[in-house]
Amino acid sequence: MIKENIVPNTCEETCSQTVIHKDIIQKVSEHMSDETNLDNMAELFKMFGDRTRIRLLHALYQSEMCVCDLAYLLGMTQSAISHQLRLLKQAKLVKNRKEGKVVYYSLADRHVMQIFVQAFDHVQE
Amino acid sequence: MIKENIVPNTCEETCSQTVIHKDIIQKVSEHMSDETNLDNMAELFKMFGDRTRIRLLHALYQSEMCVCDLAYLLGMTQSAISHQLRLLKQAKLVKNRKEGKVVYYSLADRHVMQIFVQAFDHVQE
DNA sequence: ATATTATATGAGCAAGTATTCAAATGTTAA
DNA sequence: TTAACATTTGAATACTTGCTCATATAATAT
Repeated sequence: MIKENIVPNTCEETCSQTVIHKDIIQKVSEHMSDETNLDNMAELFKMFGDRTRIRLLHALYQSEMCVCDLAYLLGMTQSAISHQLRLLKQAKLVKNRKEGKVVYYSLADRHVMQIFVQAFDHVQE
Repeated sequence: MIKENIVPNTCEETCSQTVIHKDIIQKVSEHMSDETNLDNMAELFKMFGDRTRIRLLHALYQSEMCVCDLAYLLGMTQSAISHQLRLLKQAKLVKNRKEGKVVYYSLADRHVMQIFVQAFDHVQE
């Protein structure tokens, strides 16, 4: 169905890149939504794209937990966990509350976990 | 609602980590699903967690395209695009077909794009 | 055959990042 | 006050990764 677009049209002068399908590029360019949205998405996915962080999110999906319990559960140092929790908090994926010496972390937004659950379904296909 | 679990229970001998909430850890451990699923999810999200790759996926969501058109559209070298398309193909997110010298890439799986769309909604909130 | 073109690929580099280690902060207990 | 403890933080290190550059491959055209 894209057959009729194959009309070689080589070498735009404005760009070192050869362009074959001017019409498709034109059409797709129009639909290229705000690049900052895509950048924000990349940042969001970057947070999910790490073994330690995804295990943290998965654990917190079950229950609010404090730092040292998370460290024990994941078999990692408390420092490493704390660093990652900081990143997750900056990304607004988790929130925390303090009770005495202990800091409890929980998911900031159930809505975000829909993405998690959907991806979970996918990798199980 | 988790108040009654705060029963300090310090220093498991088996681990250098202090454990405060044994019962929560026990409960969460049971629900810690297969770690390989989480690893696969991290790998999947890693593919989405890059500006170039997410722009490629977004472009291919509009239309099948060849390498040089994608390079032109994103304003990047053909080599850089080709490297990233290889990663996306390894992750089974895109597929390609060859027609003469030209290689056309397209999304491998519409289902995966649900994750994309959901994240897109989220960053727009 | 030779040249041109579209794409792929390997090596190298620069930038980013996850973890460790040591030290700092803040809270509770003695 | 001092000691113990949960957590945070900064610097250093090891590892990963995205891009460039040069070259290789494969198809077409001359």
